[in-house]
Amino acid sequence: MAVTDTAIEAIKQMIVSGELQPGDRLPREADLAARLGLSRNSLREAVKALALIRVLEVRQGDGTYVTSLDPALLMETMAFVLDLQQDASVLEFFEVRRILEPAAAARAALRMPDTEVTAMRALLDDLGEDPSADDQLACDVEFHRLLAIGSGNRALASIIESLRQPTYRARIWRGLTQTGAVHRSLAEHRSILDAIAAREPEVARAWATVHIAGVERWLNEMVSPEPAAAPAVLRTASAASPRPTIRPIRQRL
Amino acid sequence: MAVTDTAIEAIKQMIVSGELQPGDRLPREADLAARLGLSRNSLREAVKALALIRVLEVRQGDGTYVTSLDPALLMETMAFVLDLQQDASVLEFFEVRRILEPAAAARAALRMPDTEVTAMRALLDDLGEDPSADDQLACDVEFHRLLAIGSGNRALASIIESLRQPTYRARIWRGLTQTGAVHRSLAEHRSILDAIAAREPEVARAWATVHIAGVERWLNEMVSPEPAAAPAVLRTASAASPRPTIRPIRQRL
DNA sequence: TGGTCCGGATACATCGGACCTATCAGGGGT
DNA sequence: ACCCCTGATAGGTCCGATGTATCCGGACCA
Repeated sequence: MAVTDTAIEAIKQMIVSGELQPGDRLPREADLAARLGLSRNSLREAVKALALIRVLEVRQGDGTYVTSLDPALLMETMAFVLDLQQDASVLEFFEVRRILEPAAAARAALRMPDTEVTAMRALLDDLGEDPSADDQLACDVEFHRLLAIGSGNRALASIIESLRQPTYRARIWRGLTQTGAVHRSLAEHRSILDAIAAREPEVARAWATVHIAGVERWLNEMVSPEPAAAPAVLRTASAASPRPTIRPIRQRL
Repeated sequence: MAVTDTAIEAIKQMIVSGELQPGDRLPREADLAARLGLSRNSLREAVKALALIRVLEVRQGDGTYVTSLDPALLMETMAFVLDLQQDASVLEFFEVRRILEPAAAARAALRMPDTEVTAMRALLDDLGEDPSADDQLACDVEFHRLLAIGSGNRALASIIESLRQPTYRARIWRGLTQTGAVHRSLAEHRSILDAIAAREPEVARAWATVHIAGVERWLNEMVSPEPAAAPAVLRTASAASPRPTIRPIRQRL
């Protein structure tokens, strides 16, 4: 393995092993380079790479720190990747969301504490009658975030959060072009929450599916604007089906 | 913005604008550094960062290339990030797998080409009567890989692949301690494949759920070895709910 | 003719050191 | 008690040199 890659792995292990905790400061570049047995230049390449994916944060004149490692931070990496994705692949991300979010909603119906349910209700109520586009978006993001966390599964929550990032832009788009969608989306949020409050996992799952599928359908029509012969949910399948030979997943590191 | 960050953004824009297409080769480091007006060292930091997230691929003695930018490739970054999620226990990862793999199996029943089904059948048949532990494991990994790809959704497939990494060790464990599990696992693989061949998505989904839940149940008993009062699928929910108890099994490799 | 081997050209890999710049902690003046 | 200046410190950038993997074309041989 290359020296720089070794350094990346070494720093990663220092974090995983607990030697470096979130917020901790790394040894200065010169010292860490000496400890790892490589030059400062090579170490800097490793640090830069880890900084790009928000694992490290460098502050000139101060030092290099481990970030909070919060999923919200790490998912920013996905935003970077988003810019490089074609429209067609966005549909694939959406389909995964259509799998995960209903599952999260169903679990939230079983596991979310009553206090959290109340908090989510307040979130929706606070939005008022005629919210601005920004408020609407902020509320939507927060609603889905709380819903994901409410599943009681942090891994599930952070994956959903990561996937929301790539579809973020599409949602903004949607809010601007489809005015009616604003109210419908809000109503669907309430329906999901009602089902959770009633501890009805299957109802929550169904409403979540409807909610995601609505956005997905709209996006689908944007990408391939021919008249729909089949429901959007099915058309996604056929769109992904021909599937130009999957490239082998390359070696990591 | 720092010089290196400028370089990252510049390269990204070269890709977004189409100047650099997937598979294209970048100018040599010295030339690109001159063109961007920075030193080779700084450029190398930028290239290293983009290589870590699988946007670029560097080949010593050859050159630096833009990757396929395939969603599956880009999502590998998630596996890296997932390793750093120390709070999430293995059980939580397993639960996500229990959501995704059945969904992938159901989609494979609808979308996987007959030729692929045949290939998977051959994979299982080639294993013979009394396979070694290594062969068993290799077959298991490959089966799930093909199943995920068979879903026709590259993003879904790569997320499943990412999730398998953290649970890899657990599977080895299982193979060594539970001899009976080997044959049962193989039989379940056949059942899943039969359902796909019959184009029965719900049956495929059910068998995949059973398959994952089996491993999950075993793992669950390893962690909290009290006698089971409820089915494993339900106990997982309650076990994950209080949620601090389980010591996360960190570290891959 | 076809295949093999070898060396030069090329491009990335790594290093050590020099110098610039941002930040922070103290000391001293008001 | 407050503000400003300054030195120590840590990252930011650059240069030049050398190591190493890869590719390619020509010499060589069956």
